[in-house]
Amino acid sequence: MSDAQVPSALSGKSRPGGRTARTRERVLDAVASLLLEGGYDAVTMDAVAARSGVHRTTVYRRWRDTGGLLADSLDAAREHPWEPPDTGSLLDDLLAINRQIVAALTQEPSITRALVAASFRSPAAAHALRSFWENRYARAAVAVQRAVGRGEAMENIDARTVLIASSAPIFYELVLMRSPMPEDIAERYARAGAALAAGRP
Amino acid sequence: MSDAQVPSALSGKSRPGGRTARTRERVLDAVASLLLEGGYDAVTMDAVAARSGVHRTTVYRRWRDTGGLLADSLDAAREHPWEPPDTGSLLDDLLAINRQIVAALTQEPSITRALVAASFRSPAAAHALRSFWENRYARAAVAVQRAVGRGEAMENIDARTVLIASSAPIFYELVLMRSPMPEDIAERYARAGAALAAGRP
DNA sequence: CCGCAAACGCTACAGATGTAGCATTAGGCA
DNA sequence: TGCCTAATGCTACATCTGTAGCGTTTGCGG
Repeated sequence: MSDAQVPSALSGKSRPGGRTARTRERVLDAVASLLLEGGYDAVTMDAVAARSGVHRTTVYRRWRDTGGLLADSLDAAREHPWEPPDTGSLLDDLLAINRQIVAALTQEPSITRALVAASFRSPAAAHALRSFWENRYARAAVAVQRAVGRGEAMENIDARTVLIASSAPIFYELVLMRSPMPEDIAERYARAGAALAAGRP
Repeated sequence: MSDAQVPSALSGKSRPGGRTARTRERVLDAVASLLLEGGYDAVTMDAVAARSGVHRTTVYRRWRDTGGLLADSLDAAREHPWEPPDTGSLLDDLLAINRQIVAALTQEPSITRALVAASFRSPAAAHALRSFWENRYARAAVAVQRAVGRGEAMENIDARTVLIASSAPIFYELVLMRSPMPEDIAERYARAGAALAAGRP
């Protein structure tokens, strides 16, 4: 997504500094405040242009659609080098990860939920969503490796499969189906991941 | 969703017959053909009105948005009384269900994928999506009950939890993240459901 | 400090969404 | 058959999306 602010790299050099940087800052500030006030529905190209003071056509040129705006916002916001928890057991590690995901999906407003909605209309948002979570799963893989070392998981288990078995139901319930959330949703499906890793069904 | 064709039930009686029924038929036919030709993006209120010969404002009045159109189309199309497979083992039952879901999500065009996209913008689509799959999970619960009877699953296991553990990763990969689909995706996560049902992690 | 062009501002246009108000048609009951 | 009104048709309007063309500002290397 980091190419969102490079409109044309056909000939000559880009100009990331000065006015260009100020424009980006003003636009992303406007996106953040609109998202906070009225949720994803409030983030329209017109509203962003009006609040930021940047012209409509400029917003369209650099970010294309609201998905591009959210994708760039996510890029700007993910400085935090996330590390998976290490509790000493796979089930508790998966549980802690699931609780973080539940928190991210139930906070108001949820950038992740907004990104998912935008991903159905914007390739940029779809790409940002996917790369963000793939990055998380790649980092979390060590939790499964540790479980293999402790003998809690089969030797040949695929870490990503375990992590998705544990967390995908959370997305399904809260994002896709908007089910009334049971209290123990994080625990409930962390067990599925742990059971899959343990093998022997 | 069956109230989509009842605009105002405040006073007097509704008129489901004659012209009203013809209008609905023409509109839903237009939705189906547009969906088939150009996918969900082709299903715009304007296009539906133009192709059906029904006026724009009438379409808006009765169905409100494209989500309402898809929801009503799904209602009209789900006459098939679905029954879960009965292979003799829980893992194979879950596998067969997952393969059906994969087929539904990868066919072109996929009404389910269109409904998911619409559900983020339309309450009617969100409701139709949820009730459709809840119905499926309720029907599929007997597969888990049979597994309990065979001793493959714990006594106190929740059937819906098992089914979602098995199938939610499919939705996650194919609908939310649009991952490149591995061949064995159906098998991979059916194991998670079966392992969860067997318990003892 | 000067010139090139990247980036932005502006206007105009086209299409889709969604609503409001009023006129017209036709279902269904007496 | 005729009345009542549900349902539809029609016009008008407002907003958001997205694109095209052209003029203006300004970053930045020489």
